[in-house]
Formats: sequence, structure tokens, C-alpha cells
Amino acid sequence: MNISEAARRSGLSAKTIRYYEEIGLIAAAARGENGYRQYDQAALEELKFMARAREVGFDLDECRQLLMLHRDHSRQSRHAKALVLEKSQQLQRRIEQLAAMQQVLQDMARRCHGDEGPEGAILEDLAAPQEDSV
Amino acid sequence: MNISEAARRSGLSAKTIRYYEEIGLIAAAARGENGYRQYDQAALEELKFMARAREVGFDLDECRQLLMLHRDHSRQSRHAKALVLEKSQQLQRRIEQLAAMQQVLQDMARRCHGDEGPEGAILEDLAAPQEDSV
DNA sequence: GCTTGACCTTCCAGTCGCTGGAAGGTTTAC
DNA sequence: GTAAACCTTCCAGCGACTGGAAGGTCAAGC
Repeated sequence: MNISEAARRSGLSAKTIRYYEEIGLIAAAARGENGYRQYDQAALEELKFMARAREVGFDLDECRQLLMLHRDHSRQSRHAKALVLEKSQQLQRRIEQLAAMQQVLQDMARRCHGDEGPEGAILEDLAAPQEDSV
Repeated sequence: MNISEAARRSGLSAKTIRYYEEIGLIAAAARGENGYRQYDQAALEELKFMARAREVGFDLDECRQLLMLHRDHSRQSRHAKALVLEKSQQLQRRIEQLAAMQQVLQDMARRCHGDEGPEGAILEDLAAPQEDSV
């Protein structure tokens, strides 16, 4: 299949697929007589793997590691597990951060009349946050 | 005060402060005889405002809008409230996304022996995720 | 056979929000 | 006097793409 079909099926954009190839993250695709990139099932699986790993929050370097583990999936799930656990903890921390921020925003919105008022509470909040938030 | 002191007190880096000035996000700082940037209390307040707004998740363009509202804080808290509510909703969606991802990672780790096994479940998961996850 | 439009290719530039580093001037402390 | 710690400007680079230009190819319709 051509690149746009591979893109559609993997969930990556054609641009992104070319980019991954360019930086050596995935193997260079086979080419047809016309020079077009050709993707077979195995290549598509790697693209899907990448899309999924990116979605789940791995950065490109982590994806590279996972993909390598995936390719020679002889053993070494320990590496993969460690990677996943670390990423999961990172994600947990990030979620907590965002939740705290969201709390601040909610408080700000709640305390703001939103119509007129002398000078809405929101901007005050950003200028000098409440003691008890975040 | 000089830029490093302003940086210390605002929570931004000196580099970042210069960058904000360069892109016209904050007013150009006054200069001393030696050409060094000088920050007074008012300037420092704007820097703090920026640091806080960034922390809370506004991008630079949103910060620019909020800062403008903050400067002529005559009225128009409606704009600020709308901005904050929208951002809060965005944040909510992002949190839900991340939580879903984290769930996937946790499932992956849980189902992975992590020592040997034929080929740990993690890489399988990325290649072909479980029907019931995400 | 010709045109149209949707593909495909490469390459270069830009995005966002900084960060690092070079090359040089100034101030402060010993 | 000199060393360290500031400050200045400018230019390059990060990650992970995205957009666009310039041009080649392919399939369908007339």
C-alpha cells in the first residue's frame, strides 16, 4: 500500500511517517518502480506500534527503545516493564499537576462574577494567588 | 533590580524574561546607565503574573490577552472568565486523556511478568491493544 | 490523446517556548 | 590586579512535527 493508505490505517500522518523514516526511527520503506513508498503488513504493524506508543505518552526515544525490544522480541520484557512503570509514574505526576492547575482555574472562575464587578477576581488571582490554592 | 533578581523573584529564568521582552509580550525593561535591564515593582508584578499564568497552563498568546486585560483592569472580567473557563475545560479533557493512557500503562505493567516469560505482554499490547482498554 | 485532480517525491522553512553557548562589556570582592 | 559573577547581543538548537513549494505519476473522464 502507498503512504496515504498506511497513514490512514496506522493513525499517523504521511508527513509523520516520512519524518520517522528520516530520523531512522523506522526502517526505510520499500519503494515501487515509481519511487513511491510501499508498506506491507509488517511495516504497517510497526507504524501502528509507533502510533500507539506515542499516544500512550512515550517520547520518540522511548518509542525507539520499545520498538527495538519489539523487533527482537526474544526476551527482555524486564526492560519494557521498567520503561512502562517509569512512564506510568511520570504520567501520574503530570496528571496531579494538571488537576491542581484545573482546581485553581475552577476556583478563579467560581469567584468571578463574569459580568462587571470592580475588577474580576481572575486577574487578581493570577497577579497574587490565594494562599490556600496550589 | 537587575534581571537575575527579577528572575529569582518571579520564578522565570533570565533567558525567558529577555525572550518575553523580545517577542513583545512584556514591555521593554528600563535600562540603567550600563545598559543593564532594570525592574521595578510594577515590572516584577507583570513577570509574576506571567509566571503564574504559564504555570496554570495558558499559552503565550492567552497570556498576552490576560496580561492586556490585567493592565487596563477597568472592566471586562467577562473576557477573562470566558478564557479561564475554556482553558479549564481543555485541561479537563487533557486530564481524562492522560488518565486513560495511564490506565493502559498500568494494565500493561500488571499483566507483564517482568522477568522472562515467552515475550512480555507489554510489547504485544502496544502492537495490538486489548479491546477493552482506552 | 488530453486534461484534471489526487496522489507521490524531495527539500526547506516555520511552529512553540524556550535553552545553550559564544563573544564581549561591567561590577564586585578580595 | 585579577577573578568571578554579573550583564549584553546574537545565533543555533531542541522535539515532534507541519506547511508549502516545485515537480513527477497515476487513474478517470471526455
